[in-house]
Amino acid sequence: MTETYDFAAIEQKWQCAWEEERAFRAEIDPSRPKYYCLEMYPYPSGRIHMGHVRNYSIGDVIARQKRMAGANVLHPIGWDALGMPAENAAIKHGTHPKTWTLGNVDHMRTQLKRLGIGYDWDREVNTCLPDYYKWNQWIFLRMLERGLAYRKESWVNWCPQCRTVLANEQVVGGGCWRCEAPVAQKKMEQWFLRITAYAEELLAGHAALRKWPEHVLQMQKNWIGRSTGAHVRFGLDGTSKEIEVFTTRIDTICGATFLVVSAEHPIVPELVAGPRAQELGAWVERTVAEMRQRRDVGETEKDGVDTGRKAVNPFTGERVPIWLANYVLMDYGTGAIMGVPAHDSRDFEFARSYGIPVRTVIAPPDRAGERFDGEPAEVYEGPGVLVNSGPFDGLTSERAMDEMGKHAEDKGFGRRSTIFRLRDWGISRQRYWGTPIPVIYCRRDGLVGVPDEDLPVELPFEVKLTGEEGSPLERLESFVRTTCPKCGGPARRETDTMDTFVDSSWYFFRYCSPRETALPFRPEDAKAWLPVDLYIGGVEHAILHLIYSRFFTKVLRDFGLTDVSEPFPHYLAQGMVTKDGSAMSKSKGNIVDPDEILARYGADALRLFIIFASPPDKEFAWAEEGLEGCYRFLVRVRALVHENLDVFAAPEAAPAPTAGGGEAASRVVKKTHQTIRKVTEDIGVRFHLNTAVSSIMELCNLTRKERDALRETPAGRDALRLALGSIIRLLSPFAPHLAEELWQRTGHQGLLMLSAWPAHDAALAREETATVVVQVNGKVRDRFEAAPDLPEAELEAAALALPKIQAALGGKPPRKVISVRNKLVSIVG
RNA sequence: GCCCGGGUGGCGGAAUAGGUAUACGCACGACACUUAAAAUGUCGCGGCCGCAAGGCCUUGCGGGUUCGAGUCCCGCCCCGGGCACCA
Repeated sequence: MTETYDFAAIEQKWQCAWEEERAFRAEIDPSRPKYYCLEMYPYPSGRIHMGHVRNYSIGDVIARQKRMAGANVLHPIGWDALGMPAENAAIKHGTHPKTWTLGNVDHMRTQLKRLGIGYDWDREVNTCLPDYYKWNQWIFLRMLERGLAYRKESWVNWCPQCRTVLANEQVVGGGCWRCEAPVAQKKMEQWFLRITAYAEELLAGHAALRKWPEHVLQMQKNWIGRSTGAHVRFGLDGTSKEIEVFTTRIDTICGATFLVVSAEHPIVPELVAGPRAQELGAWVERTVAEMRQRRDVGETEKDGVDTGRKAVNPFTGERVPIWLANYVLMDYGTGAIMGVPAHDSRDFEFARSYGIPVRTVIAPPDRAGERFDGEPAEVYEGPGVLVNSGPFDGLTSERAMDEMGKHAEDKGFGRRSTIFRLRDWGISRQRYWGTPIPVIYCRRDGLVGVPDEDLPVELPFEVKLTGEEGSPLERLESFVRTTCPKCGGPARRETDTMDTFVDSSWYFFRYCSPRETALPFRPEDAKAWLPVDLYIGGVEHAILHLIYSRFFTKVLRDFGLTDVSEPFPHYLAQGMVTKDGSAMSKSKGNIVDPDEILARYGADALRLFIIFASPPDKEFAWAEEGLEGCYRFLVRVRALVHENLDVFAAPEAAPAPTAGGGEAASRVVKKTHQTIRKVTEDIGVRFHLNTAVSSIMELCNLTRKERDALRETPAGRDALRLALGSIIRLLSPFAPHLAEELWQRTGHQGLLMLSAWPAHDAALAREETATVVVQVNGKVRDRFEAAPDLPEAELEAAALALPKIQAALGGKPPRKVISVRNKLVSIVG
């Protein structure tokens, strides 16, 4: 068994001391630079897991270091407390969601405190309390006034057995995640937020997000999915009607040999009317059902029917058949496409299976000038030069897109346009444990927003949650029945609640003014703290939460509440915590409970280990032995300080050690200053927390090795004091409790966490010699010590004089020599 | 299929601007202390050859650029993630 120390007593002692002094409280102070360090707030599921420990340890290291380095740090925490798990727990165990949630919050708060994470608890926010969700409602109403919130009928996933709406994530393999019944599609009135109004800006804003991981920006970019192209209207032959298509390749339009209309397109009834109505209608009915089923499943075999109707290509006047098919989506573009089989692989596949003609209209650049009369053997999707396109022949694809777009505009049958894949955000949930949407329906006045003075619309506590019915609020007459704010007549409340992503889209503003009662937050507080300087959290939120938050910030800016457009200029995507090759999860049974580790090794060792074992943005594989090593390291540091407490008896004013105190002393002084420099940079600039810990370990190793020699001279004892004092301070963001204890034991007054971060002295950190490597023909043959910054010519001379180098050259003169100061001499023989 | 990451000892990982590959930690081995074990300490620890000095090889694979490549370029392989009929 490893030697031990009473970490439990030490940790408790300092957690109390910090709390008593409210040492983590943040107040606006214009005299210091602010630093807003934020970790994604947790869902209060019951217990802290290792992912939380990692997330909050990373944030705490940075927040503590910034604070010691002189920043005015805001480091808050709260609870993402609304949502399905509480409701499911209620159904399962019969506890009220509120009771369950608040109990979990209490427990998890205690756990976070036991980890020594330094939060400003005065700013704690809990989204399930009316003083928070009131402002969800307020923001919603402002959006409603501006047309950013609206209601429309849309398809939702519906579990017929549970009789409730399911989010897309709750549909597993086409079935309900709870009862496995096949999920149906149902058309319902739903509330939407008009995020698409900000699509362009959300994309353009990426330019300001230089400190985001590239792959996260890429994911968001794909999600937003901007496409430029053109809308073009084809005539419906024999009528005055038109079918509009969207295309990104208007340059290929003369190769359109058919048109495809989505089975869900509103024009379908007209297209199928006629002698074949029964046959076509049956196909449509079956296909629509299938398309809804596989909405989240992916690609399936292409299937279609020829309607017998024709469309007129406005560019050529050509009449082409109109098909219905299962591969054209209704909710992207116009729900109809032109089929250009020669230059689109999906159209090609479709045309091949139905014998539709394929006509080349783009010559690949390497085949310019050839004739393209017959059917091509394969599809060509790249750009090229137009052929078989009448007056547009000879244009490059790029020019043709422009000119044909203009042509369509001039003739009035189309326009150049940009569309997005991003959809408006459906926020309606037919659930209890969420923010009630503050809207009233009156027979006379229609849809009426709840007046601000009536906010919050509180969630009623008394409610039956059985899981068997639809929306629990809908069945609660006392909630539903109300009066119209306009006419005073009888009216009904909206019973949908909001998606919980609404709560998390602006909570970082609320931390700035957590008890504000007139607005969601005070603009001057937001001005003082935002943007968030560093946002840390799991990459699983790369798309939804991080886009919604960016959207909300822009909306709040347009409300005039903030002048910030991007809430998180720096996002650190934390890697997963895994064990035995997969993410820790209940179903895998590979969970390590932080409480258990805390009891055996203490918070400092756990924090140190989780930081040390891998860089923050990479996956972290749990391995108990490594934890043991970090614990031993702490024990060694403590022992080293305790054995040398006498060197701290020197007056505080003792001269700072300089070079010239003997071999050991100058080595240790130099290493100390180098370590301070490296740790400061690793935490504050590079965010490589694991290497910061390594370098502290190195300093500790050297100090231990030299301690006997150091103790023998006054200069040595000064060096020892410097090294130990620095180790304590450098360690304090990582292992704050032990560091505080040692700080006190070495005779310091006040809290270490509020004292100054050490500064390095560049002159003392400087190496007196540089190791110069000598390569011959690319291979290292020898090395020597040289004075720093020795000029290249002298390095060259010294290198060539080395016996091993002489031998390697075999007496012949070098053909070429390259020297780099302080680094190497490279000789070509 | 498309778009991102990533591949370095037995393991987690380091190498910040193309310049000493394998820092730090774990595991392992030898030794010291011990009646013994644990703990602790000291030393060793990429592979191959060699008594040694030393030599050769080594960052997924194959090429290339360069005095010099883990790092840059081209082509593959494997692993992880995201999107997935987006016209």
